[in-house]
Amino acid sequence: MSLPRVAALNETRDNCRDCRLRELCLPDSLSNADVIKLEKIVQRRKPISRGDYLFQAGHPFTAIYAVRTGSIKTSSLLANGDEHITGFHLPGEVIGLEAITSDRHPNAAIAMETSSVCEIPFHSLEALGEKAPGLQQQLVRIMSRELVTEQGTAQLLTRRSAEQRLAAILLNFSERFANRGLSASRFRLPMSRLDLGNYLGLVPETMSRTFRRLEEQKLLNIAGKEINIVDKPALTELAYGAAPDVGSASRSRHA
Amino acid sequence: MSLPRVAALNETRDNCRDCRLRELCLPDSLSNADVIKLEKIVQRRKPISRGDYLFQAGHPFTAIYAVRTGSIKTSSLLANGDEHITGFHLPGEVIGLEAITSDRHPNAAIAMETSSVCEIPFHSLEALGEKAPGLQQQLVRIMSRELVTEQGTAQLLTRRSAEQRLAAILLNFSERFANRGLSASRFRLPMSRLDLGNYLGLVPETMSRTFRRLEEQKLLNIAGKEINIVDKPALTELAYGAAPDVGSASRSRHA
DNA sequence: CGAATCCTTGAGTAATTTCAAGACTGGTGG
DNA sequence: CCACCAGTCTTGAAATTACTCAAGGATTCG
Repeated sequence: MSLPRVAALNETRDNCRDCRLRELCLPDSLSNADVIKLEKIVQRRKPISRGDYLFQAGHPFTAIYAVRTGSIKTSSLLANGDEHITGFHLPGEVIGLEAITSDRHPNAAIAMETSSVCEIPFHSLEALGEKAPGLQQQLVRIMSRELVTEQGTAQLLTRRSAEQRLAAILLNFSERFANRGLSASRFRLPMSRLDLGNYLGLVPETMSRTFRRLEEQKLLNIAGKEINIVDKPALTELAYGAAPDVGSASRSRHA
Repeated sequence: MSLPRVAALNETRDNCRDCRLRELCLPDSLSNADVIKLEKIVQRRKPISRGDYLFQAGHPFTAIYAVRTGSIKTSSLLANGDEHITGFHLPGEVIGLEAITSDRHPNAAIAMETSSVCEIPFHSLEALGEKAPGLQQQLVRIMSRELVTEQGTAQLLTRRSAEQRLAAILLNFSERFANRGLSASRFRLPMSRLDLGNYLGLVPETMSRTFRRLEEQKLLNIAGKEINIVDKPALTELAYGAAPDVGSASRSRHA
């Protein structure tokens, strides 16, 4: 049921030029000539299954990855042994950029469902960048975007109630799914509530209660991992709004 | 010993080659030839006073900045009108990278004390990068480091008590001051408790009480903005909460 | 010196976590 | 095909933490 146009995400090709994700991914705004150069170093890896590691924390850094299908979570191990999920990554998004500075991956990357990725060996990318400045500049732009995203995450976690955090992340997924040709209002969350709570800084019990409250307020319908956003304006108001009074139309911040 | 080499931070020069901050800043690990090229586009701006804007949110993005002396905070305006402080920046650190992707500054940058910066026009930097790949690569490395920092911030804010957050940020400043040739144990925080609390997601009252608790536990001495870290092992233990047995940690009083 | 801002302290409140237990789910092997 | 298992999710009640509100004291800066 639900899930219109799921096929879109599978319509990737073996080259970047014709890839559905091109505009979302590294090739965005590259010249055709540069895209062709990039293609030559990109490697397709065989799909990985749910729970498999794309790379582990502490492993040597050799490549960045673009998600092609499925979804990937990244997480770091805290000193006390806990795991902290640093992000959820959908097709077109680039993973591993935080490892460039240290030559080792600070985070692990784990498939949340069967997923495939494009592997971009970093040495090759840097070498290529010397001859194709547009490529290097695009990498910088992608990283800048990533920085904005991370700052958004930090804001999400700062002095916001459980309801606000959940509302904000659901709207965030809504927008990201919409950018990928899927429905903005009905979608399936790829992660468990445990993981989502971990990311949002909330325990599972709170997640459960908060989902229920949003449903009671008629902002959402929930069926397992299937989410149906019923009242987007009100959800937006809750997530980012000032006073608890509802009503005002959409507003779009955050990425 | 107390406050060794305070002078270090003032010993910047009008070129990057001889700048004390070189290793912390954009020129780090650049070839001398590249540093000389970089110098040609770097502009020194006259010092700005406490409270002055280096740039405001929404302003067009034209340059990135390296802090030379003093300290700068960056903050973004939330939809509800609140301000959220996204970071505090010390000499050698680069500001404005999150604006590259959007051509506008998402954040404002405000001097926390009289400060001076080096301005690096971004168009010039990109143009130069086409001829000096090492420079472009260094920019990527700096941005990767920034990504790691941001992820650390997100972790700081996730499911950590007020004491843990404060302990962690104090240790963070301690390390950054030490990297700049200052004392790791005694330093002066450049920001108000209000701002620090804003960054940590805590109200001023909680900041005040938490500072006092750390002092009562004999981890710190506080005199206004002057901080003296008395028991670094215990503070570290508190901040990163290792499992009871793993590692050493001198002692742990704490109920 | 005075105004403004910042900081502190106390008491009460609201939110989320913790603890405990049971229900549901998806995948596996018999 | 079913039963079972482990992990996930839900629910309730109690405990804890940080927040709000209120007010007084301390600093800073012009």
